[in-house]
Amino acid sequence: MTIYDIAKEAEVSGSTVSRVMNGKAGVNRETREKVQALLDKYHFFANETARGLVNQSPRMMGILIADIRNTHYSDGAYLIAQECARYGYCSLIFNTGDDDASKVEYLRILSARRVDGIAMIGSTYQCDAVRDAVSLYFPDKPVAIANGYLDMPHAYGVLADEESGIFSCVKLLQEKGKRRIVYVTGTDTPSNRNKLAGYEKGMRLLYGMEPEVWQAGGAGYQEGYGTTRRILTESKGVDAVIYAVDLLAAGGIRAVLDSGLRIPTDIALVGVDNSRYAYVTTPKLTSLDTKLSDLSLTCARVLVNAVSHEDGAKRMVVFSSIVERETT
Amino acid sequence: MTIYDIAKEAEVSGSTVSRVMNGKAGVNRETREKVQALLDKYHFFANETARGLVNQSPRMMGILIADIRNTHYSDGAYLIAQECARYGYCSLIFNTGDDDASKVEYLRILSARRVDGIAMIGSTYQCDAVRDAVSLYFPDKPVAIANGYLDMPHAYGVLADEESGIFSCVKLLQEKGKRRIVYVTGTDTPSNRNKLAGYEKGMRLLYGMEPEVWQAGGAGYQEGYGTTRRILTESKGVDAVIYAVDLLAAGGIRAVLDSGLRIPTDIALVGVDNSRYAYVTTPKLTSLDTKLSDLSLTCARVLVNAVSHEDGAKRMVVFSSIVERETT
DNA sequence: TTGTAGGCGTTATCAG
DNA sequence: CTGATAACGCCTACAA
Repeated sequence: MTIYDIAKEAEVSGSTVSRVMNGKAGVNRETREKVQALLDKYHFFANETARGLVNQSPRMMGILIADIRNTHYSDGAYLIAQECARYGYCSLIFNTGDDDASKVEYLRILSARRVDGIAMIGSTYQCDAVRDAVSLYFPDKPVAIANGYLDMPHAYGVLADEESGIFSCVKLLQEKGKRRIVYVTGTDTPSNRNKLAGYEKGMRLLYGMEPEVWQAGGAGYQEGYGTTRRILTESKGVDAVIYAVDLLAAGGIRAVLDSGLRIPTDIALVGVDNSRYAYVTTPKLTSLDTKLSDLSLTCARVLVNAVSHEDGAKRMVVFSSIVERETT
Repeated sequence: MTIYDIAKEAEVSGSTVSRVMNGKAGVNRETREKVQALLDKYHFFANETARGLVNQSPRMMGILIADIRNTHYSDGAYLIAQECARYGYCSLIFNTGDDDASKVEYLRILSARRVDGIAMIGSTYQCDAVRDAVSLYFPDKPVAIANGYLDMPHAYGVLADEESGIFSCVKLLQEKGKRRIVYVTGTDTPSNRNKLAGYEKGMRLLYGMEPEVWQAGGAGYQEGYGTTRRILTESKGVDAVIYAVDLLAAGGIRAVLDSGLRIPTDIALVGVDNSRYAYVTTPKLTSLDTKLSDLSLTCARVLVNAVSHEDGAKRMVVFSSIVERETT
């Protein structure tokens, strides 16, 4: 069914139906009611594909995310999609993984769909491959990144102050009387490099010690468990561990427990993200809340504004805070 | 840029460019190469909105999900989106929540976009409101439900055998020597009613006892914690608890621990879904794996098949299995 | 207030 | 093998 079927039955032209559907003025009261009655009768709604074509805008945003199964990211995707929906935009969500080739490929697909704007969630999108693909496929459409930044005229970045956030974690542990803090890294992303920098700075400035960094070789529970067991046996005098993400820390908690040590007396643990894992573990995990929710929401607003040509700050930061629970 | 810009520069017609882009036969080798060179030069890809219009198919699926932040669902959404992507379909993912009005509204939006098919994740979509909306907005497009079923000619359901799954949980606990099992429900969905039925059947058939059901009034950690504390103080002789979902059980674990009881000696706990929460808790949670991954994957395949008019079974079930960990 | 005509960017049909 | 031409369904000048 099309507007013309409605038009025929209402004995008016297609333009009139279109006008009624879009609530435009200049339609006779009776005509409008007659048309509206038919619209209601058939539950007819205009074909958005056709509207997208003529309006040169599909009213659709693209959301790029490494993996929606990761709660940390799905929270962001949820908020951005909800916020965009409030303004009448649908969201095309793509799981790109971390490899450059597929990030670029999905940007291409989004450009073929001529989406109105793009949101990318995670610092993994702050890289040259994405930068190049954006300037190639989206030379002038707005692009917003949650926890990342690209220096382009139409790109907006909302960042977490991870470096100073982790620095405060080191400080907290120092105040708790901890003497030797070790750091466990996750995957290699700009975000994780910032966290690492915060830790290193903390060790040098606060402790005057050389940092001790362990590569987990992943960001899951198992990696956290395995790495922590290694730390416990191979490294002497460790009484605190900071993990790049909560799930690593969750594995760490179990490793410490299995070693018969007490938390936080013998060893204190800190995670990052303040995710749902943080309160499910026993003991509950102290975690740095990097405020991804605020980040995502801001990101969505910036994006929607940019799409409607209202300018805003190109780069902003959201401050993180430590949520203390039972592991410190 | 459009195909005509390419056509002009290549000194051919738009049709020829279209033919080259779609890899159709019947184009002179040299012409094809000339056009392809330009396509590459400008990184040009056809406007999918226009293609969608003329092809009467946007090559897009709609995915309805209550809340993508729930890992249980996001796993499903991920798998379905990936599988559809393999066949060239984008996915429009909507978080509908549990209320009927917004489920209907999102179905309307999807119908306005004329999506090729719909996947719904969760038994919450097995209800009259959705049934009516589907027959109204999608009288002939394929609809697949992961863990639900609607009796319509173009609807496909992939179900979990939750009832017998929970029944086996009761059996397992009986074999472990437990004498009094209590059940904690979650929200009111067809799926949760099936689980409850399995528990009730188990108690009557296996124990010859009346079931004892506690309403958690939610499906989160806090509700699990609170309800379990109440059970522990108000109900006598309970030595096993089955929870409708893992997160409730996670709260339950902590409640039992806080009461100074031992798991599983004094009290055994079982969750459902075998989610990531199940192995993050201490002790790790025994959980009924309802195979949502298999369910979703099957769902996606069924959907893609149906879209390409290849018929398949209308209703199938995936069998669940218990993953034993440390709480039984 | 209403209708006609043209165009949005493709694809498909049909001549040549 | 190639090019007009007419859809696809809608919106918007412009004209009446």
